[in-house]
Amino acid sequence: MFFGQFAHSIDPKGRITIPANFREQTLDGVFVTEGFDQNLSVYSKPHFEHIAANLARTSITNARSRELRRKIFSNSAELSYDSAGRILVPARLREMANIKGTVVIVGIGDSFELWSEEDWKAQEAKLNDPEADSSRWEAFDISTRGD
Amino acid sequence: MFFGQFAHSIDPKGRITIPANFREQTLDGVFVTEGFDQNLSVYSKPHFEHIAANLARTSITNARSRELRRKIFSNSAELSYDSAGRILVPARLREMANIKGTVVIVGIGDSFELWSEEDWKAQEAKLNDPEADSSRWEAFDISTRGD
DNA sequence: CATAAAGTGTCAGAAAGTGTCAAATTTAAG
DNA sequence: CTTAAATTTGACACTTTCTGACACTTTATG
Repeated sequence: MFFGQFAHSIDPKGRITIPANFREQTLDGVFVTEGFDQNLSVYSKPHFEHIAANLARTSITNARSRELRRKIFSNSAELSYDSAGRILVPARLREMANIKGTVVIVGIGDSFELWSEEDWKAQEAKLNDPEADSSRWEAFDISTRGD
Repeated sequence: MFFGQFAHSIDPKGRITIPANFREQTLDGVFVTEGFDQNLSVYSKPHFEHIAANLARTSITNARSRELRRKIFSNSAELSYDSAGRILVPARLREMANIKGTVVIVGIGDSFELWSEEDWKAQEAKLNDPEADSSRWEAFDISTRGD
C-alpha cells in the first residue's frame, strides 16, 4: 500500500526520484496516466492491467466509453526506474499536470499520484475545509470497526 | 484493548517507545493517521485494513471517492517496531499534531492516540471540567450490563 | 555531417532513517 | 525492604535515501 506524501525535486531533465518505499512495491516499473484532477496517476503494472481489463469490458458502441478509453490510454506511459530510482516522466504529461521544479508524491492506498506543489496545496485545503459539508463522506460508510 | 495514558519522550530522530502492553497487542506493526482533534490515531493492522478495504471498493471515477482516499492515505503511515520497541513517526505527522520532546499515549479501547503534552492537558481539562453540563454524555446510552 | 536537444548512467555529499547497546528508571517479586 | 526483572531512554555507529553535478549516448534536425 502507498501511504503519505513527499515533496521531491525534479532534475533539469525531468527525472523524479520515487520514494524508496513506493519503489519497492513497483520494482518492475509503473504506468503513469493523466489523472482526473489536474494530476498524474501512477499504477503498478498488475494494477494498471486490472484497470485496462475493466475498460475493455465496457462497450465500444458507447460513446462515453470510447472517450474514456482515449483519455486514459492516449495519455499514458509505461516507465521504469534507473539505477538511482528515478523515472523520467514524459514532458507532455508533466505539462498537463503543471509539474515543474518540485513535485508532490501522494500515496492513496493502491496507487499514488503526482501533483504540482500549487495544485496539491489547493487540493489539501479543499480536503480540510471545515466549512465543507461534513456529510460529504457519509455516502461511503467507512466504518472504523470490523465485525 | 488499550487502556491508560503514558508520557513518553521522543528521541532526536523522532522515535517513540510504545508502552510494552500496547506493543504486545500490535506486534505486526501499526497504522498511524491524522486524528480529528489535533492528534494522531493509531490502529492495529487488521483494524485499519478493514477501513482500507472499504475504500478500495469505491470507484476512481467518483470525485468524492478520490478525495476521501487522498484525505486518509496521504496523512497515514504504516509503521513497525524496532528491536527496542520504538516506532518512527514521520516528521509531517508529528508536526501536524504538534508533537515534540514528549508525547502522551492514550488508550481508547480499540485503538490508541498520540497527543502533544499541551493539547492533552487541554483535552483533560475539558473532560474534567466541573462546570460542564453533567448531562452531556446522556445521548450515548451506555449500559453497564451485557446480555 | 554537424549541431542541438533529449535521455541515461554514475558518483559523492548531506540528510534522514535504522540498529544496537548499556545506563537509568520503573515495576514486580520474594 | 531488597533484589531481580523488565522497560524506557540516550548515545553512538552504521546504512540508506535523495539530490545535484557531470559526462556520455542516442535521437532529431537542418
